[in-house]
Amino acid sequence: MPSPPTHAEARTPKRPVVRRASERVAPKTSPATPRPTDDAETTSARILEAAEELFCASGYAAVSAGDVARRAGVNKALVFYHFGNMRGLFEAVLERYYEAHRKGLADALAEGGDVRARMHRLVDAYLDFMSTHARYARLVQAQLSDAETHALVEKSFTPLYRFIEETLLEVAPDEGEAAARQLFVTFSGAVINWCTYAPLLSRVIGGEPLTPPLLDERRAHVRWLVDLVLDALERRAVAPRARRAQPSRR
Amino acid sequence: MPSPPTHAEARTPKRPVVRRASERVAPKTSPATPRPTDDAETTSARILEAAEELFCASGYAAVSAGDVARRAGVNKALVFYHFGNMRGLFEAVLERYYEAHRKGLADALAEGGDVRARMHRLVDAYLDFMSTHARYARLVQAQLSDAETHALVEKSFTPLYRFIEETLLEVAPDEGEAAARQLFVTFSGAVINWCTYAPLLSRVIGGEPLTPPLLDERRAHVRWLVDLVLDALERRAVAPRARRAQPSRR
DNA sequence: ATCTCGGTTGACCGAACGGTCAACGCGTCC
DNA sequence: GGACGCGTTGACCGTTCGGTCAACCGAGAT
Repeated sequence: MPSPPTHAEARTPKRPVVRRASERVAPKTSPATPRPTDDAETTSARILEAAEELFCASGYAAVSAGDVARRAGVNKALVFYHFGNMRGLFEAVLERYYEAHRKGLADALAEGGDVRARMHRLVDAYLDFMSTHARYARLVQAQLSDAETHALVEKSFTPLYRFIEETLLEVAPDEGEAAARQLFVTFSGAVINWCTYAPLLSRVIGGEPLTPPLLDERRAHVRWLVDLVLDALERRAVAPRARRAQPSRR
Repeated sequence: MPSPPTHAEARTPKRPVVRRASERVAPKTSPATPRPTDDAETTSARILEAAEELFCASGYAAVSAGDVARRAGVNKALVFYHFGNMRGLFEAVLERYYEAHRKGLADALAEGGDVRARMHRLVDAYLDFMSTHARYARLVQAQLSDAETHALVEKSFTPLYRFIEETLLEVAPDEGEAAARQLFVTFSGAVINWCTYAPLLSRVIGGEPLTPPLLDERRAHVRWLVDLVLDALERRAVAPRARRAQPSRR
């Protein structure tokens, strides 16, 4: 029995303990070039990168281990040696993006300033991340029906929600959680959908949503929307017009 | 060669020319006979329904023909007999939803009224449809990376976009298309994401987004957002207020 | 020099895949 | 009665799937 290294216990639990995937991204000369041995990039990083591209392009269920191995230029068995099974590989890809996501937003969430400045910084950083990682966003959306993926993705959304909740409670403390959760979905959707629906949008509206002219237009729009909402919340807070909740016509 | 009915020419191209799925009543002979062989539902309808459930639950690539046949309680070969191949089955499911989508919004798009009333009616109807067809919305989002699906889905979005474009140009004619396309994504995202992200949202916020208490809250929020935006647009179009008297739009 | 051990390989497995095929039951029309 | 054609069936095809296995390799440690 050859005893697969760390995956003996990785098969039953969930975390396959991905090897160091950092260092430099490396040139990645050509796909599927038969590298002599592991130089610069470690093998698992090559697999991870190939899997990332394929998952984002076609979705989890449509990618086979053979595809990943071919793209990475390694033997198929290595995929299972390093990541246990396909699910482990998928979660490793998600985990890697989670890290990029967290880092991309860390600054925007940490710095101070007044409510407006913080919100602007957040939507800016969020739009930056999503527009440069649109394929990842699409991958997550593609897994929205899969309950097993929710726990992984929840980690990315909760801090965002907490931030918006705290920030909005500051400017409109008597609105309660309702305004926070509603605006969280509205704002995050305003950013995310522009990026995930980009290939479809380009057919409906003219131009490419993820390239400068339209991307800047989107940024300006979301900022305008944030201002609009904050103005309304402040106005409502200053003039305590208690009854405003319109109880929907139906 | 037994010559599959209409799919002989469907093998080489891509569109499998789905059989008419709308003719539930007997074709032309024996109009009053209560379906001699197949009871109640015709076989292709059973397949279509099973496929719909499975596709929505797991995504296109994760569903096999055997799964569909087993769920529908029919022989696997019938899937290919009626729909040519898996892609044809998938497109038939999409087409069926497109019909429901179109019908669900037809009234809201057709009736008149002022801009505010029309927009309120639209977002109401859109939220109604999406909240009751959240799985379909998720299925479409899951196929967002697939270029071949875009053409099918585009049909649903374009009339919606045109409606918003026309309506907004009425209240803010000097904003151009920019405002229209930006607000189209913002509003549609505000409705769609609440429904597609529901399983994930229920983990971040408390409660179920698609059941009455929170769904009504969402409806009120989107209506509030529409009002906020329309107010801002009207305010911005102060100078050329000449066009006030209900210009005949259609 | 031998042993160990993590990384690597190609061959291999059973299952499941999408799709096909010949045959059949049965109602319809000549 | 007989030919016909549609819907249906179970067996079947070649391919690919996720995953396993024994063997192998080169570098350190002894």
